[in-house]
Amino acid sequence: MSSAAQGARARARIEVTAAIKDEARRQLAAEGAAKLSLRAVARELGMVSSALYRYFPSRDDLLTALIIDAYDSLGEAAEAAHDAVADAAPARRWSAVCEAARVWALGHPHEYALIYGSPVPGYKAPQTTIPAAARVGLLLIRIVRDAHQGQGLTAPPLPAELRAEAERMTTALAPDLPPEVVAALVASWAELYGLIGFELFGQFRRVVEDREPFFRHAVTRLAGGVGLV
Amino acid sequence: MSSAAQGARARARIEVTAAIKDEARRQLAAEGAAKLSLRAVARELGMVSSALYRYFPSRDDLLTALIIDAYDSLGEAAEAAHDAVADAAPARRWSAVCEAARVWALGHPHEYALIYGSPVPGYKAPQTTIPAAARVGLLLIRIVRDAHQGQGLTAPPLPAELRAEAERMTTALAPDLPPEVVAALVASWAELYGLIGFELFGQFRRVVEDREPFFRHAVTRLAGGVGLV
DNA sequence: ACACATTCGAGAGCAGTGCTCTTGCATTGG
DNA sequence: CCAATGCAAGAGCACTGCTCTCGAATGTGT
Repeated sequence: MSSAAQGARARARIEVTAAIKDEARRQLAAEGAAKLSLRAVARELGMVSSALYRYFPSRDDLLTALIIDAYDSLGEAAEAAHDAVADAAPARRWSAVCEAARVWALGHPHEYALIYGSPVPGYKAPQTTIPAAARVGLLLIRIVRDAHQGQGLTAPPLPAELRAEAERMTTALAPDLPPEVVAALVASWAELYGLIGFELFGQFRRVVEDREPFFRHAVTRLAGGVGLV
Repeated sequence: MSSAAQGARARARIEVTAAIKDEARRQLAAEGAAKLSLRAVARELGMVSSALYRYFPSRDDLLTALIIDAYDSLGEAAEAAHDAVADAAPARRWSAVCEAARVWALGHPHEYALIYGSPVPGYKAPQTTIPAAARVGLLLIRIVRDAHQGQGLTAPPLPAELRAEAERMTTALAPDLPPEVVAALVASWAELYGLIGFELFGQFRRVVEDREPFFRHAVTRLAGGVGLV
């Protein structure tokens, strides 16, 4: 039952599985999710399409695997960028994470579209994607929590109608933060992907030309909105 | 050469074209863009698939028509919501537009995905979509411009690296506004769609539960960011 | 009013897709 | 060594977008 040397059979299986994912990722990056074809993957790997179903029961399952990988790849890039400035002020760490997410998205447009664009046809994200999908968000929470412990943060007061929900979110996400800050943080988290998506999907064409400084300024404003200076 | 009564042929043509778009929109709303099939549309209309190519040279052209319609539908909803509170304070008009966009998106998820989600395979939005796509943005600009003429707006100062680009954007979009406000406005515009997209595509699942008040608060914060009170 | 031109629907057909099922071979564990 | 299992292959089904050709209906110019 050890994981290594469990027989040539098992080793071949994980190798083939990896090869399929690699080739699929190649095609995804080259042509986009819509043009990812099981048959083309199989063809490129020198096998017949039906053989592929031994490894992934359906095209959607293959996509799910690629989605998780994409979340992890993005999360890893964000964490690496964060760790490189781990000792800087929280606002700088925040910006580093946001900029890393943008750079990753620009470098992996189709994979970004897969995870933050429109969901595929009748596709329903399985629970397994959740931990990978949460990595960037958790990183932002950590930064804000550190900042709060350092100096205490403030955010605009909550309207009465949001009070209860904000407190629920707070206990679920970061019990040691004020609810106003948590609400602002979650909103900023979503807004960040609005900025990235608009740039990536061409909505800024003929509107914003010099996009990097624009993005930097925008995420700095987002940081300010949750109380980071 | 008059547009009306230009012969039975021409009239039939625009009628069939409309019928195709209607049926396509039905299938789009029901199943999503990925499952929109020319053959299925033709089948439902009692014609053969090849006949459809007399009206739309390709599936992508049909999608383009639907995209423009979707932009217009969203723009119309936003403008109607705005006009209903046209005399209120700018901040209230801003919120009305944002909330109308959200409601439209929740009511037309697949059409929203078509215009603000990932672009389809090798699809490149033709110039023809631009005016329709700009409607909500122009509305927000109008609101902010009105507010500025009323009382003068302020936004956080620009970093030096963004100065030139912000001034370029200002002359292109709203020459009578300060560049800081224009930069904030464009960012807020993109961020709005981050909020909507996250809710629509399920990213808020198990994070934000009571989403309407959350959204209201978030767009109020966005309004504050461009100087609206 | 007649002849020419254009437009259109239908059908066949091509190349491709996801997916299923059966068949026979190779590897594996007892 | 032999039975059980894992696996690749092939054929096949029901689709897809798209092209081409062929008559028929509908226009238009003389």
